[in-house]
Amino acid sequence: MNKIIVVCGPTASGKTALSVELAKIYGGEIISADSMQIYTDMDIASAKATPEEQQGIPHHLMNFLDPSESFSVADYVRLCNEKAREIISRGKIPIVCGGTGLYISSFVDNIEFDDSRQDYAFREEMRKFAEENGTSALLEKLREVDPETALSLHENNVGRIIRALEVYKTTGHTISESKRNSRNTPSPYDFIMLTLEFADREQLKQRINERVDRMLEQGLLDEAKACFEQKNRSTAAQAIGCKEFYPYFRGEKTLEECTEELKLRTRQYAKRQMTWFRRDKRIIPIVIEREDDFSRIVSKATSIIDLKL
RNA sequence: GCCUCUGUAGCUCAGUUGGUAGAGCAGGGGACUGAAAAUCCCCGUGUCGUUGGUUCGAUUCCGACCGGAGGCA
Repeated sequence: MNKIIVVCGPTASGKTALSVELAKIYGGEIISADSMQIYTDMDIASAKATPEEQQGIPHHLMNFLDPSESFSVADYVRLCNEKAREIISRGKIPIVCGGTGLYISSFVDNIEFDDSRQDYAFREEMRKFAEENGTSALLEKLREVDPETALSLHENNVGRIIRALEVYKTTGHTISESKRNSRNTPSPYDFIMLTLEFADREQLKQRINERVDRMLEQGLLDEAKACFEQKNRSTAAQAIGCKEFYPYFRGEKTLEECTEELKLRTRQYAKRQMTWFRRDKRIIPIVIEREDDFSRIVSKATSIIDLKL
């Protein structure tokens, strides 16, 4: 079975450098697993590997979509499969590297998505319904068609409730059925999954703060300004590193306040990522100690990979 | 120097007609199948500034002291 290496971990943990190093060692090419790096802008905010950082290693699924376009996990899994096949046919090993847990697990589990559509008018209608009748009435609506999913969702999670209703409306079957049918075919690949973990959480916090400061020096503000002025951003509008500066552009907050907010939001995001990766027992943690330098981290990773290759 | 206000969770502040206290934010944990850098759930003991007094009992009332803010000089 063909092997695929996966490098995940929270933001600012050093995934990019590690994956490039591994690609050099094992003859790999990198597939980004990042919901923001797919876009053609936000180079700094999404921390795309610069040409120097890429060191000649090909990077895929990065920088190919206009920020006005929306994107979804289903799109990602399809494209990722294409890229993996292509890389393997070249005799190289795919290295999936990124922090978007949903994208990674959906690819690894070879999730088959159903034929549901996105119905924005319906979403809007449901949102209005929830506003007028309350979120518990909305959840009740779902309970009538899909009690199983209704049970697993909290009434405040309006977005998920609406999606479940949308699936039912556009396909006639429930999202719980879709979920059951989504795992019929296991992935044709053998995955070696690694996650970067910090023995000392404070160290990650420091790395995040330093990186935000560095981004600012590299011109993050200009990038954010461009996002601010482009109104038709879709999925891209959620990116951390742009929206946090909007209050500053509107004159509502100081630059310092917005920078602090950005650091905070990044930390909270990192925490959510850690929760995601911790849950998946197939992912082997590489625990970074305070005194570990880059070569030490690389050797921790290769010693795990060598056992599995 | 005098007067007034103020000192409660890491931060901003509620509150207890005297029976040792609770919100928001931060922080921690968790969920996650087509917007996922999103969305959502769960978790609150802290010498109630210090020290005397009154009281069965004080964080709450009274005094002094020590911080902080303002006013008058």
